[in-house]
Amino acid sequence: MNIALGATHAPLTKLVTAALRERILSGDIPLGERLIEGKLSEELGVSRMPVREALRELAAEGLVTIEPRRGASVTTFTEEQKRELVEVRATLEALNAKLAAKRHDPSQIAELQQILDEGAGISESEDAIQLSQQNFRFHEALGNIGGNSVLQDMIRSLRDRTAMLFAPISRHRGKQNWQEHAAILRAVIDGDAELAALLAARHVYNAAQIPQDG
Amino acid sequence: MNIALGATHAPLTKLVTAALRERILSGDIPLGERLIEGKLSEELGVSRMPVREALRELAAEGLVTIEPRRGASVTTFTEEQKRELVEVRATLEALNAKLAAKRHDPSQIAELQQILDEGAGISESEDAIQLSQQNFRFHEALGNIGGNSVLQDMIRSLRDRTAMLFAPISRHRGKQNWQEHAAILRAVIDGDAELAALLAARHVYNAAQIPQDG
DNA sequence: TATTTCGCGATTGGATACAGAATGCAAGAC
DNA sequence: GTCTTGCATTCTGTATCCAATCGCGAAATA
Repeated sequence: MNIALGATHAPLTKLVTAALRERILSGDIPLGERLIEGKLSEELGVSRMPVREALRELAAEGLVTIEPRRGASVTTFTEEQKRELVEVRATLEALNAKLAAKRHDPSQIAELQQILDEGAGISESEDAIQLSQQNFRFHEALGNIGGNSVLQDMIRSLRDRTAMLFAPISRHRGKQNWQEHAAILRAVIDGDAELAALLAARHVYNAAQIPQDG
Repeated sequence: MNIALGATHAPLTKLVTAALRERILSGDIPLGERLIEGKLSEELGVSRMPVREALRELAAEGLVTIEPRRGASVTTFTEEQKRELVEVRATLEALNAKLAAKRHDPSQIAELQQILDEGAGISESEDAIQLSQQNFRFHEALGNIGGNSVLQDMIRSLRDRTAMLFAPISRHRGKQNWQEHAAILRAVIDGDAELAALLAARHVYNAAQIPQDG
């Protein structure tokens, strides 16, 4: 029974995974909510099997927590775990920014510049959805410049988790957010690896409104 | 039908995952080998379902690659990807070492010291299996001292992947390996965060025999 | 009234069944 | 002799089915 999508060529599991991820990240399904296979499968019009695999996939990404024989729920984090997430993400974003500054690829930088300009515009309006999408694009493009795909995958996973935690905050700092992006981009353009790294790390801490450790 | 194991209380999927991981990391299943659900399930005496989930799990860890409608195989890495793995792992091990040096917990350090002593002994004999197990213990204990569980999970995943790639190398540098461990431990004991980080990163590069980038 | 036990419904874990896609091989055309 | 085409086989993707377990509430007992 097809969802409303182009029938048989994209594995159903992938679609379900994407749908659930979307719903979790957007806050449509709240933190801690139980995710019952049967309910979800009925809701999406597929069998339990793709739902099952989607939940495992999301569990691997850390968005969902599965307890054996008890089922899945949207992951909740303790304050301690939030700090941990931010700490790791800051470190990896710093590494990526450093790499980006070193590689310094003009055409990719041009693309990033364009995303930045668009984002600066959007950050005036307070369209939360559009802003978060543009934010995603910026970080994704920066990851491309860094050019380490392993790193990018890990950062993406961390970004998802932090995004779902700090979404409420990020709404209130659209402008500062894009000013920080601009500063990072400048450092990358200048090939100033150390500065880029520093700014990227600080950017992560700021977005989480967590004081950078001492 | 049960594998030869304690019946019904540990989720089968977990057992299968562990079995496959073991086989891959030990090199029993070679890089690039196709992993056919039916074959494996028959071989292990379980249905395809736990095997399927195990493969997805391992794919999430990066040990296995799944192509839609083509199936799973043991991940192979290009030289470029190997460099990327090492680069990220070095950065995260450095972070963890830094945290460990800062936290500096005496009782945990005592445990690590003991593992180190045992390892130094074992490194004389060239029992590859025992050595790699002890190596695992050392890094795991160091991760505990660092105290960031998110970080530790990511490092573990990276460690698995690098271990499977560089196993041939590591056999020939048992002693140097443990000397480096000793140096890291000393820096942690001294609370010298910067040095610990530096040594940990260098240790990763050395284990991979990849020149630390410039 | 508080507490323990039992049983039932809800839910997950695992097996089996079936349909559709990919691959390899063989037969035929050029 | 080589390339193409079509068929048979193999394998994955999804659905359905059965068994085992968990949680909760009701009932029984102290």
